[in-house]
Amino acid sequence: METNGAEQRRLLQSAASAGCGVERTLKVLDGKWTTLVVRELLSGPKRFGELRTALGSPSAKTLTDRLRALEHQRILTRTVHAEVPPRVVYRLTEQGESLSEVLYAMLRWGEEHPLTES
Amino acid sequence: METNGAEQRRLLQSAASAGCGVERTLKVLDGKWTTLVVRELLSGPKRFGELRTALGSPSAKTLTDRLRALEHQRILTRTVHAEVPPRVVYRLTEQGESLSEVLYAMLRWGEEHPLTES
DNA sequence: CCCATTGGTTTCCATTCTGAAATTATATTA
DNA sequence: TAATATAATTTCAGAATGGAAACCAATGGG
Repeated sequence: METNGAEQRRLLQSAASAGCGVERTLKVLDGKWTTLVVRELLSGPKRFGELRTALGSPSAKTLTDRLRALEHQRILTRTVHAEVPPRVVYRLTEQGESLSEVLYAMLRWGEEHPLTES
Repeated sequence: METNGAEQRRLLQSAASAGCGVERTLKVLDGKWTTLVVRELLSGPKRFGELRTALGSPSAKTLTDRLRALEHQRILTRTVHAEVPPRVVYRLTEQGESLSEVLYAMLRWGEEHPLTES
């Protein structure tokens, strides 16, 4: 059974201010690039360099920071292949993949509401 | 007709990296407190002071900044009642209310995935 | 006349964030 | 013996962010 709009509204209204699910999700997706990293990985595992290019070149430091944080939160896994030069592959966990629900809601909203600023 | 999971995946994968809907949404919900302001207003219009209290007291400056930004983006309206002391009410626009889809996805994900860290 | 109240604004400062650049490690290739 | 390629890590500097504190406006009440 699908949750309808009125029900969604009710659930959101009763969400405790502190520590509600919304805040938990915000914490996971926190920081520049983080959400976009997840979006990129939804189309399949990617190497460090591939991610960097796809995102429009965040600094290596920043991307590393984000990947490490997502790894700690079990959103993705990091696999080092013992080759030379090294190949490191990032892949979403099941938990990470489930974020597609959130990302898809964002995609839809963004497309249905183009810029309305001045 | 409901979009199914496989279809969602496909749409997310084909989202152009730059300027896709996801990024548009991220831009609107950018900054500390912003998403939570929207969540609070989903339960109805609120005064400045009510928001401040409900959110756990962000600084007046920060809250003002966020409210102004959301107003510019037509997510909410600001109504000043000519009383003394002044009463200022913030209310979501139709566009703002439609963000409930995104917030609800976040709420669900957050509740279904409690902390898994260390 | 002074105070209280609400919703700010302004100034300033500390922290955080981000990026650029230099450095590292290692096996293969020229 | 370099040079090369990948994925970092480290250091450092500048930018962006957020918060604290002080100040302001307008009017009703004591």
